[in-house]
Amino acid sequence: MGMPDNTPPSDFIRAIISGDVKAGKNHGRVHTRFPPEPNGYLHIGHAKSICLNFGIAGEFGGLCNLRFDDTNPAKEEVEYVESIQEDVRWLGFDWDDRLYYASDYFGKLHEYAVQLIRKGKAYVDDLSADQIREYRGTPTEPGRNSPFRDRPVEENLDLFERMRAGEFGDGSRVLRAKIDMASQNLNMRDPVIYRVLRASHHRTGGQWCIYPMYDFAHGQSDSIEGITHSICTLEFEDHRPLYNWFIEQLGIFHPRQIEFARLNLSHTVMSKRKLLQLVREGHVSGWDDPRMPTISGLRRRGYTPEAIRSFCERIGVAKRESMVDIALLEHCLREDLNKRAPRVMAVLRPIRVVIDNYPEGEVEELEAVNNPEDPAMGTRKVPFSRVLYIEQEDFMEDPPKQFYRLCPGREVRLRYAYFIKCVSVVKNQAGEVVELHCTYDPATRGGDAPDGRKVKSTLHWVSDAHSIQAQVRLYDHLFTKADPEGDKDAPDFKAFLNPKSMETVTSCRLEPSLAGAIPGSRYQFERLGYFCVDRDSAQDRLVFNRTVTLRDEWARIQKTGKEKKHG
RNA sequence: UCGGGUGUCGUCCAAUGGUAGGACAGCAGACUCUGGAUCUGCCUAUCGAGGUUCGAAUCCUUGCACCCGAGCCA
Repeated sequence: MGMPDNTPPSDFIRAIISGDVKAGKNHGRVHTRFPPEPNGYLHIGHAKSICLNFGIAGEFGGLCNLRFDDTNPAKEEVEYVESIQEDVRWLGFDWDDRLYYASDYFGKLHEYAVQLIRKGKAYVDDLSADQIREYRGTPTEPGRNSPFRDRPVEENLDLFERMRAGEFGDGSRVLRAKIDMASQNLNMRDPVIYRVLRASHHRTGGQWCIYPMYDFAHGQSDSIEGITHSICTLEFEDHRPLYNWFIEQLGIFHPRQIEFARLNLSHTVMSKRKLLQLVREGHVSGWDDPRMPTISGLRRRGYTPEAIRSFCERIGVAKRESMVDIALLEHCLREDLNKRAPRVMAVLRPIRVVIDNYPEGEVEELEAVNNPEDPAMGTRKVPFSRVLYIEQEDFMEDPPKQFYRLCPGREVRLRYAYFIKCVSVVKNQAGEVVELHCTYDPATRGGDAPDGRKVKSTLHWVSDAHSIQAQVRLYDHLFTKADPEGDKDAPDFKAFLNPKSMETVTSCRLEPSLAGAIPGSRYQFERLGYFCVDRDSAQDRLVFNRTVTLRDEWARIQKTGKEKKHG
């Protein structure tokens, strides 16, 4: 999808499915689903699951449903339901008319529960939550049977009906599956399958005051939808025997569950609980803060669906837990943006340059290419005049040997314009350089010297009189540590929040072609990085988010301290 | 301690008894009107110990490490 003829992804899940298809299971039918709980925004980890489930369905000529596992009304909201649909669609996937909710099955699930009671496989328990926990035992000691475990079927039926009718208070009684309190799998020790909960559900409103537990809803929902391959994360491995038990007791269609390791990404956190915490405590501006690993945050940051999909393909799928370097995500992004983002000149931290020998009042329109990777994107005109701005960091009065940008006496090229040479500097009271005086060589118009002489570097620039102002937000990793959750000595993950994860630069100057750029559009600011127009932009005041920097050799040299002063 | 899982370059993923390979990162170089892009080269790995085999990442035994599990969360 989008990417050139890569070899089709191959992993243990596809191998299993392919084996099932060859063996004629389900008549070769493949049907998956993406089953989020609408209790938060989707993140890049969900993208992995989305690409897996929708991707597999596509490859095997099957279908993939979108189903909301909305069994806990206390935590779920329509805001989340809506954002999730938007995000899945934005990623490029389509569930057609197969949008489902576990809550669609509340009636059916209730019937299933009654069936279990009738079979003597479920009972109403009057024990409190604390008592149930106590009776459950521990991993090394078996649990004990509840004193209510052997209630007659009729009594259970009556009690369960009265639970449903609202006769009992929240938490006063639960329905439990009757399995084995001595099982070494804690999930099989008579798990609670229905609880009394007076909360308004985002879809069923006040229709129910009992709700099925996830464990009682998930497997059966898959079964109801005819899901052939129920792909989920590792922590549900221990639940599989329980799902199988329900399916077998109920005698209904049996999906095959396959577990894989969830995605961990360096320099960020991925749990919805922690992301919610960052939002609530104001460490970020919201779920879609461009620093967040959420789909909406990445979108606002300027990521493309193609880059995210390519990333999900490259990280692979396996059962071992791992942490992917965020550099891979950024690589996929640059790879995609390099091909499609129009180039443009923008000066983030301007320093004024006066071309002494350039006629006052004259303006030239110079031709610049929009994307050297794609000639079809054409060219544009950029105005040049006597007073310009270049980047502060592109000038050094007393440069080290490896700095080959502008300095006194040195000639460099202004991209698509002229060679200029710095002849003098103007300083303020504090001794800081505030203005450069240069001369230009009229013979180098367009950027090439007819006499064949070369310059070491090419700088981006804008014309003072023609440039437009903008604000730019420079983003960096949200956390300074690759694994913010992994330090046992730290109080918690927030200890590693990166104080420099966002820097706002306000007096940036852009070339005039950017006037009226629409929110969401992406550009490469030459030599700086990829930037995306933020929705905070106003008509006369553009706001850009830095999506990602370009790979930067000079920054690397500075960082590793490899340059030698004056060689 | 009990049950379930997992151990391969710095990182992620392959190799399913037959030359341990790819990607990212890193390093070095070529090229370049973006210190970008592109291209070339280099670098480093099978958790340990035994065993089976002509041959083991793969099979067996054993040890170790890590992850998950005692919600009326999902």
